[in-house]
Amino acid sequence: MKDISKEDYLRAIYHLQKDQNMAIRSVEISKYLGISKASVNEMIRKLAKEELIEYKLYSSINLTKKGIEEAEKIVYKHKILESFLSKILGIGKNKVHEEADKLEHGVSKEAAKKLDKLLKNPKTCPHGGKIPNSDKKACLLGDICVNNEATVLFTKIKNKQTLERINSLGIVPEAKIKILNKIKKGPLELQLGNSKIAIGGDICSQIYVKEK
Amino acid sequence: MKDISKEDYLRAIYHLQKDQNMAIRSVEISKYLGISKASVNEMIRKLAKEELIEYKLYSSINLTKKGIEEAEKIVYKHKILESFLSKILGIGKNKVHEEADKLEHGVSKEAAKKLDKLLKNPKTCPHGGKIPNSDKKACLLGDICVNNEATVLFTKIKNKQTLERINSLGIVPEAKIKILNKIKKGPLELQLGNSKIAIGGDICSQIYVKEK
DNA sequence: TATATAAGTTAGGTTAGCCTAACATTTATG
DNA sequence: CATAAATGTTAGGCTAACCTAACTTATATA
Repeated sequence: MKDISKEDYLRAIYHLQKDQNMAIRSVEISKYLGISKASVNEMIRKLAKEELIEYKLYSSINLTKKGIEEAEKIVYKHKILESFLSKILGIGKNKVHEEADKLEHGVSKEAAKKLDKLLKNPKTCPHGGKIPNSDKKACLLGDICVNNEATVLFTKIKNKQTLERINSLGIVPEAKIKILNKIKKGPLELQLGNSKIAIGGDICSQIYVKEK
Repeated sequence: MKDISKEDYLRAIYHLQKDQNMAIRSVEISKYLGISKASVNEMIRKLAKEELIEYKLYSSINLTKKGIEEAEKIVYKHKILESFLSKILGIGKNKVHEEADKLEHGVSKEAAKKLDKLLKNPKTCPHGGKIPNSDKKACLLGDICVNNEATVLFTKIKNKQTLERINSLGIVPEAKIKILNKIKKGPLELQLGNSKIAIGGDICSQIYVKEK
């Protein structure tokens, strides 16, 4: 019953980072959770110490692989609970978020899996959001081997211009990609829908994906 | 997410008081919850300040009517959750207590009622304990009118000899009674099973019951 | 009934998570 | 490109719940 706050922060960061497809600012967490900048700063340091987020003084924040894993566990529980509360208990969609918020910290992995089964493994929550598969681990785009397929999670890009370029290429959350070619120290070639695109190696290490 | 501890204390006190059918000692709460005597003492004062328990320095402790009400809300949620986890999710009976413990603080009254309905209004939890009807209010035996029936909740007797006398008369939790006669400032006459018994007015104000 | 043991209290401390206010740094804009 | 606005940090404080150790009161028993 101790890590309630940490879980809330991780879920908030996950949501914000996916929403913006880039590294986020601490003030956004502050606004999202309704907690003062100072308190957020404090928690950010704790999360960084546990290597759940990447953080440097006065800089932006993003989840590490470990952080994504932890965050997805909570997001998974949260969305399964929302689905349960809505579909099985018949609680109004406007209320399920708040209630899931309180329950997500207490529900065990086992219970969440059973609820998932009871719901017949839904893909989305009542609000339409994807329910993450918290068993599959996130990795960087650069880690995927040639010919393999993956789904974009979100990037950890800091610069807005860079992000715009990436977004305009279609490298956005949920995008399906296939690695076509990898040149050592050179760009990475990939298939995205019907088009082939090339991305610099430096950018590849700023894009989180999940292997198919 | 603030009153988790208070809820745990209330449920503990309810359980202990019902189990022993008398006012309880602070050291028992300490052992039951695995919390130091000093911390229990601190919380006891807070609960007393909120009039959830009756408490005097160096003396025994028992729930007030208000405290019983609050405690039963938690006990109700706890037991409904245990039933749900066991019967619907199929989680082992040895695990459901711990899990319900974590969930009970977050679950809303509305959700608990819906779970209750889903379970077809069970009377007992997986461990056999009665699920309290948290809608019906507790009162003192002396408050019940002649000819009315009630169920004994537990007493708030402090003295062991007195308790033994009362227990031997059959005034124990779950006992069904009917008030036969009430004499002003005199004893109260009641039916208990096949026997009629008389109880002094002073003791009547130390027995909590629920009117039928 | 005196006294050892059990129970309850007090004092003083810790930690997590929150706060405001003041200050520092970064970013955006005239 | 200077400076205003936004963002981030630091200092200092608060509260709820916990703790240990020392002390007081109540209870049980020789």
